[in-house]
Amino acid sequence: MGSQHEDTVEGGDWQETLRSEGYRLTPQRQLVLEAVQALGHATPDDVLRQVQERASGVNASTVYRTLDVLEKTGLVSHAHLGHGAPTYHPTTTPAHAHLVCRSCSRVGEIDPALAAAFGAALDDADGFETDVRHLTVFGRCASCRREDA
Amino acid sequence: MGSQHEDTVEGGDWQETLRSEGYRLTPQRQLVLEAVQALGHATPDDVLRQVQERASGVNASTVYRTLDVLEKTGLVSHAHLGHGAPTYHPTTTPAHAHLVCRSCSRVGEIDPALAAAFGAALDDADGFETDVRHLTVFGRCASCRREDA
DNA sequence: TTGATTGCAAAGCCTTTGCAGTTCT
DNA sequence: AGAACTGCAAAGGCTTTGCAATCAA
Repeated sequence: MGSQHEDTVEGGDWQETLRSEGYRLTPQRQLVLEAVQALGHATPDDVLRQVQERASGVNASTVYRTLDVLEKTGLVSHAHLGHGAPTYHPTTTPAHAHLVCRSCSRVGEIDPALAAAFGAALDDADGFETDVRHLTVFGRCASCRREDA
Repeated sequence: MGSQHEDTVEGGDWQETLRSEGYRLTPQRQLVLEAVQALGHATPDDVLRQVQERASGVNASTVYRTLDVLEKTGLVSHAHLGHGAPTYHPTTTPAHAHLVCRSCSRVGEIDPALAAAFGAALDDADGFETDVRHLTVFGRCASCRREDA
């Protein structure tokens, strides 16, 4: 199981996590991480706006670069839930994959047990280690199927 | 099972497929479709270059618009195999999902039975109909896992 | 001190759009 | 003839990059 990092990361240790991988602690990094944790599902632009409310003048490039750093250190992950920008998620919550309905655009979460079983099957078949947090399944949800033509 | 269209489309019927949905037959559409079928896995830019070799002066916008039309009519599908442009695939081959290794960037195909089982499980659990052709799983392949630290 | 990090502005990649002219039916 | 389609050029969304100034360690 697992990826390069633990499945979930404990609350207060982000400072140590960054330091241990040779990154510096900056106010911007703290703000971006807190924004992702507060928002749950956030695009870089969402993060930027959230951060601007608390501190004026954090730059968009810094948000992009910081999200990369946070992802490399396993503090956040991202997935592609639609055509536009990716969404970033805190890794403090249990790993889950996403379900996106193309008709109504609603986003759901896949039962972690189901996703894990699929990952295990891929491991058995191909020796492949799946990044569950990044996994997004597109299709049609139950309610849209009901009201179809 | 299945999506809005048949799982695979028979070779010569693309003309009828387009016409029956109210689209016109144009030389550009034929060229683009043939390019996708010849290339197997092709970005819009790949298609553009392939088409330029056979006929000068097909425009990039036309390639984008045509790929949309071909996808709406079920003649091609697309998936996201990396950070850049999507790749388009003919639907004349059996539906399969993709596997992408983040370390070596190699792309593989998932055993259709495995993908189908996952889709069936999502249908059971959530009534969700999965678009298998669009499904891409990111992670680490067996050989990269072996040579890790 | 000094290398990592930031802000800023510019460039980049991929894609979409408006519109006039052309082509399929 | 008339609606659909194409080419062209411009604009658009999202992201990356180069560089000088700044800041954490």
